[in-house]
Amino acid sequence: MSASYVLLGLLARGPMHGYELKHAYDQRLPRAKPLAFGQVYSTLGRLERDGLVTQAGQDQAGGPERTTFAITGEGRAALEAWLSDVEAPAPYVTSALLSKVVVALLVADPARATEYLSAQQQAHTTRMRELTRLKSDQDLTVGDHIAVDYALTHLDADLRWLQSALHRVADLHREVRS
Amino acid sequence: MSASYVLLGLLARGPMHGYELKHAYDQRLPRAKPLAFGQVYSTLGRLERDGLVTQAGQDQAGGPERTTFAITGEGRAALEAWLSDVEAPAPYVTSALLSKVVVALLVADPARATEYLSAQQQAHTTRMRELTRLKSDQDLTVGDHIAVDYALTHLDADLRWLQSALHRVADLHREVRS
DNA sequence: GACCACTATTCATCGAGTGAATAGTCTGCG
DNA sequence: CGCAGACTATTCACTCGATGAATAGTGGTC
Repeated sequence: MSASYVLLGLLARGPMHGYELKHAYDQRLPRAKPLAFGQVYSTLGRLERDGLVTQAGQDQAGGPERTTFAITGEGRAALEAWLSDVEAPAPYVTSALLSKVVVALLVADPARATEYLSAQQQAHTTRMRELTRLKSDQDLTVGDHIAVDYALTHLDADLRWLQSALHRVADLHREVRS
Repeated sequence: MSASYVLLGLLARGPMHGYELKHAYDQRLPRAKPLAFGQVYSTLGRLERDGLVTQAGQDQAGGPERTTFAITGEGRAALEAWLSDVEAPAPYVTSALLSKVVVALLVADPARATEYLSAQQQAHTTRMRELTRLKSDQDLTVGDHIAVDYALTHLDADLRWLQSALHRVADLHREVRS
């Protein structure tokens, strides 16, 4: 995943220990999939094993012992490579929406698939309204704003796809049942 | 993941053994993330453990021994529940594109982020052209068609987001560097 | 009869992700 | 004063998802 690169990126701004790192992550990527503390430490372990970060001292100043980690030269190189890499655009399509429609047609009938698609349209529309309302909030950070925009454009894409899928339910049913 | 429900859905049409199941999966969800044989068997193991499928006989007719699995009543109920469940629309935003822009701004400068965004736009545009060309193929199944549509609408969403992100690079940089 | 392709499954291993456990410090409140 | 509760910081056990290689038998073909 890209989570390890994000941690690496955060460490590139200066050494930190796990707990700090987790908060920095939450702050820089609000609305991202929540990252558990446990995951931070296991990821740090892998990064250390791979030589991308090193322990930069044990601290024990008031509070539990904590280990500060710093990025290494190799780590900076890996980060740089990741930043230069373009993400492969849609090499394959994994969507719960798509799977569900196909399965609905496999085990039930077109009516069932249509029912699901409509319910999902409804849920999407509601969510879009929520997020649109949220966008007009004054106290939204730029990070929030850009994340919400991402969600909105993709919800809109889903909706357009759901609509076109509705039109194809009958065709797909015929194919799936052959 | 939804892969286990898809397998369950395929078994709902009749008992099968792992190898058959894997091919049925490939056929019904072309363009989905490839599912390795190993995964099919481990998933079947979990489904069996949870009582959603049962072994329905060992067969040894020419070739290696194979175990046929059948869906149970409990399995049908679980499948039904999954089909009735609407997917939570965009509860959070995890996108490599978004992460990369944020990290680029953290460790480098706006120029670097802009460079990345442009390169990604380029790659997306190329991929969209490929997929659009593919859509005009005659020998495309309905399943393929609907999957390609999904990819296309989402590539378009990415492109619109990339454009808006380009406009916000300066703002985001200021925020991230505070 | 050596080789290759195909059927069918298992295994070892790793990374991702979750929740609970542990343990120390600091703050406030009665 | 003493103790509850919140916060800092990390570890652990465990499950799921995913990958690649290993194993083993069968059928066809040159």
